Amino acid sequence: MEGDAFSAFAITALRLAGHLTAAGDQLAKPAGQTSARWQVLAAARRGGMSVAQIARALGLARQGVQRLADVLEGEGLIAYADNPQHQRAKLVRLTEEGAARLGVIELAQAGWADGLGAAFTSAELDAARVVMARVMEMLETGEAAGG
Amino acid sequence: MEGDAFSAFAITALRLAGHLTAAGDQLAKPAGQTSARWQVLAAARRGGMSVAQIARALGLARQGVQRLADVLEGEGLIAYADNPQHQRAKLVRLTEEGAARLGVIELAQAGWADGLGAAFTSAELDAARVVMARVMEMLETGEAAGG
DNA sequence: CCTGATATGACAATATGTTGTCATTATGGA
DNA sequence: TCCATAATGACAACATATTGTCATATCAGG
Repeated sequence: MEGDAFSAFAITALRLAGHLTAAGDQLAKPAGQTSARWQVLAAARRGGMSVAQIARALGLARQGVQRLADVLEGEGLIAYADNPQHQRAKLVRLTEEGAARLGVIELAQAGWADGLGAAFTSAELDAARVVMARVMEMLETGEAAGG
Repeated sequence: MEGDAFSAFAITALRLAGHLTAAGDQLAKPAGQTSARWQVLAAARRGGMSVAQIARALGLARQGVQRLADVLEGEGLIAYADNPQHQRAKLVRLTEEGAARLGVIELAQAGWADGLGAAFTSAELDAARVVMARVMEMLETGEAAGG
């Protein structure tokens, strides 16, 4: 039955995420960062987004990203710029120091992803990713929410 | 390149896990529980395992599971039983109240998984799960750890 | 029995993330 | 303009999970 297959899929996905977060922390460690900070730094590099917009892009709670962004701002890795469109919602941009740290992380990440990805075909990875994305979309739209 | 496919795969997996945890919290909410407590309750039902063994089975840090287990024990949902093989490592078992709560959760979970699983074939879900499991195995054995 | 390595639970510090609440700022309609 | 609604940041409380440290218990080898 698909329900059982789905349950097994979900359990595996949760465990995998734990491993990936740990791996990301290791990749970010040489730059004095973590997986979560890395995500915010990457969003800051894109630029033109407020904290709330970054939170939505990352699929996280606004307040959690705000706390991280405040820490990164305190460390000088990102900066808040005035937003002509909104007085309160400052735009997040990467500082030079932040860009340097992000560069270190992404260099390590590229090698890491190449090493792990070499054990798979792009088709395998893409197929798995598409299934995960479809599940996510269903969860976002609230399907089967009532159980 | 597979590295890029792998990076996209990893990012999607992390976001999916956030959604799955949130969905699990909703499923466990009527029983006054959360995703994490649910996992410990399910492990307790299997029986014959200490806290440290449960932590290894779930792929979590021993100390985190210990804290959860202590809370569940305080609420009377699990109980610590003497372990003839080890004086300190008590065995975790489910109480009647714990079993009742777990039953409520799993009833809701079964319907939820069936509803979501219906949009996929078992083959799709299994293929995605196998890729995730292979990635996990590589991460556990430390391949490409050095980046 | 003794010793060193390992396993376990206790405790603390920290990181991440959620929910809730509040005041302020935009936004859109009457 | 006025007002209701939504968006945003600030702040707090809580849940989850990791790392580190410590004392004790277990185990393997001599």
